[in-house]
Amino acid sequence: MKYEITNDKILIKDKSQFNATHILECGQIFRYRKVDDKTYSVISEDKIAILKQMENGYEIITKDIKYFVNFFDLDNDYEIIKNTLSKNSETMKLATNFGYGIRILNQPPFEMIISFIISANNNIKRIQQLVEKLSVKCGKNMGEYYAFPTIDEILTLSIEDLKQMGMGFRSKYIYETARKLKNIDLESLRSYDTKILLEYLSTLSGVGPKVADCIALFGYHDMNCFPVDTWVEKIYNSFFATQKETNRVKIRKNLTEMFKDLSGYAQQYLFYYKRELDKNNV
DNA sequence: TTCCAGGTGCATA
DNA sequence: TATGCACATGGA
Repeated sequence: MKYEITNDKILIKDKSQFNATHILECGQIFRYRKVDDKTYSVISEDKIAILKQMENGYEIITKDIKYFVNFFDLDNDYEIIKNTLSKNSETMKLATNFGYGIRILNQPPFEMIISFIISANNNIKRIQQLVEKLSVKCGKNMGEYYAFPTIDEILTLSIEDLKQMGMGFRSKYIYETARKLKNIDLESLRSYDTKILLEYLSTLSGVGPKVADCIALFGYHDMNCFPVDTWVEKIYNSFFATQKETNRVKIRKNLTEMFKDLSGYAQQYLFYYKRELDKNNV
């Protein structure tokens, strides 16, 4: 996708490949805020970007240009991806048209691990609140916002602290996983292939097949992953199944066979499409 | 009041 | 290998 860089801004003039609402509200990120009709703020680790909708595109205002170019996956061409996916199924064609400006973000693995442990059996609004609470509780105060906590900062919390914040039964998982990751270089996992990566992630407390898929997809940009949650199960049974299927292992197998190394993209278009449809009670 | 939310861990057969 | 249940919390 074409974009221009100035001192403190990234200029995007391609509306079909970048839509802040679709990118941020499709469920892949929890730390963002709608400032007004045309403005969002986005926090990742200790960095912030302001997204402003302009007449013919977007401005991304930030001190960390290079970080957010990678974060928003700007060097990737989503037209090719959408076209390829659309050839696969009529539902995908509708979903990619609906969520046209979605991009899969490159987010920090540790932030994804903790955030998606919190996501288990939880709803998106509450996940956002809990991630924010965790950041305020022990993340670095950056002035106008709080950074997502580092491993060491989370290690200062007890299980009891986490319970008091409302983490519920996930408190123990967060506690145990932070301890296990203390001496692990999460960046070194980037060279792993999908199967090995998912196997390793699944050894973490509170990380099962679905959360491992989310971490691999959003934290390691591994597009072979297809997280199957309650929404994907719904859309699979609405549009892809010949008979009702509740086995998520089988659903994942069928969908990854259909979408192959574009599975991660497909999942996000479908997830957003189904959730918005249901929101509008269609 | 009951059901549900981007599920996981554990016991049981 | 597969199934069933408990697990915190809050909104609808």
